[in-house]
Amino acid sequence: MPTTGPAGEVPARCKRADAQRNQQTLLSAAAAVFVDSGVGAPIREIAARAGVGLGTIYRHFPTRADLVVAVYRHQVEACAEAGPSLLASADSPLAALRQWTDLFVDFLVTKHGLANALQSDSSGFDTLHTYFLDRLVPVCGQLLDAAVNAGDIQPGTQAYELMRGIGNLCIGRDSDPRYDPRRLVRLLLQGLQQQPQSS
Amino acid sequence: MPTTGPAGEVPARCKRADAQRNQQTLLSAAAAVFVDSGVGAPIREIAARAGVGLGTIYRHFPTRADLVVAVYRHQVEACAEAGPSLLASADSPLAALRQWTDLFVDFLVTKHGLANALQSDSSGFDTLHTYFLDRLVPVCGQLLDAAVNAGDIQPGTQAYELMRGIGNLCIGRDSDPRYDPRRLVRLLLQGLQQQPQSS
DNA sequence: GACGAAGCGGAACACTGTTCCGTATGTTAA
DNA sequence: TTAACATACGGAACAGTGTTCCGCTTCGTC
Repeated sequence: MPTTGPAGEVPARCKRADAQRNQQTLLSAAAAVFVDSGVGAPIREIAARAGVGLGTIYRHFPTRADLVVAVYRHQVEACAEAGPSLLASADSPLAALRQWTDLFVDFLVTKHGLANALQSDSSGFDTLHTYFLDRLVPVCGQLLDAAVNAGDIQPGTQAYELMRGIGNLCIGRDSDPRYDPRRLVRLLLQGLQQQPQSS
Repeated sequence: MPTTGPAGEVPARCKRADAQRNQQTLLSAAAAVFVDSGVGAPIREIAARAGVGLGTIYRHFPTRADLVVAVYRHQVEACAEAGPSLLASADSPLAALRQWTDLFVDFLVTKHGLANALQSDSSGFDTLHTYFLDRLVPVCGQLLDAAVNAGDIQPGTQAYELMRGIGNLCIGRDSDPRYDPRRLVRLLLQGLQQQPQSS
């Protein structure tokens, strides 16, 4: 019964039953731990929660980043797919861009430390950085282009830069009332609308 | 000969001569290592460069953050003092704000990983976060208020939030041509000028 | 049931930051 | 000058990471 879901979603047949079971267990455990202790939680904590050894976790997910990607794959996909549909449904390309960034920001701020991990230059989080950007930059680019063509915003801003900027703005201790990433992202988008002023 | 420099700047007399010497050696070594390997370099590397033991480094600087603060104290002070003088010399409060953020951004991007460390939620970098913000937020607030009063920008943005936003935008691998923090900070400030648009 | 391969567990390694204490050194008083 | 003491030093040792490795177990198959 070879289901035909999106590539990479299916738990990979041709594997032993216990391996498939463990992979699922690990994903659930990781998701739970990420909620409790943030994305930066020790691998050992996830292994313990799942009731498996360290070797097991590393065989299924060669690095932390692979695990994080696997856990959030669905949500990233949803965000990517929301781009074109928002462009079709929203009042204007600019409105679509705004709504889409809201989606993206919501996603980032609800995962403790995910935005941090996305930019972290040390440890092997490169996979994470790469996956997010590869998947979402084209979507963002499409929205950006549409808004430029509609005359809603000034040209000259690259999707990659904008995405990383937004991601960076979402970094920080959760729930500090004095720092609301959403406000700053809104400001950034407003800056995009503005015609350059020399004053 | 009790010199009367700014508080905390003088290497603290009433200490043994070798202690004072070591403190200076450590500051130099740390500065050099930070340039080579970034602010996140292992303590042991700094100790080795300075030719001292680990105990010594920890007696002088109880935590990494204290060492970083000590190394960059002068530059932070300079940045803080530039605020009022720019306000006096620039063409407008907005221009002063722009020039001041340029100064701040330059400072951050030239120190590998400093912006990262500033926001890092783990390890004891709280001291760092606190020092930078305590020292610079009032200055930024003054510039912001002046710009609001002059009608240059819309009110409603807090200095703390803006500072952290700018700091966050400066996070990232150095010298990625696709990501220029300066462009995004400029956009953010442009957003500050913009009157809110409902479109 | 027996066999081989796939998978598992966790000890062990490498690398962090940090603490602690025996030893060495500067300073001061005799 | 030298004796005595407080101060400061060095680095071994501890605790907590991520990651690797290999002997043993379990699954799937014949």
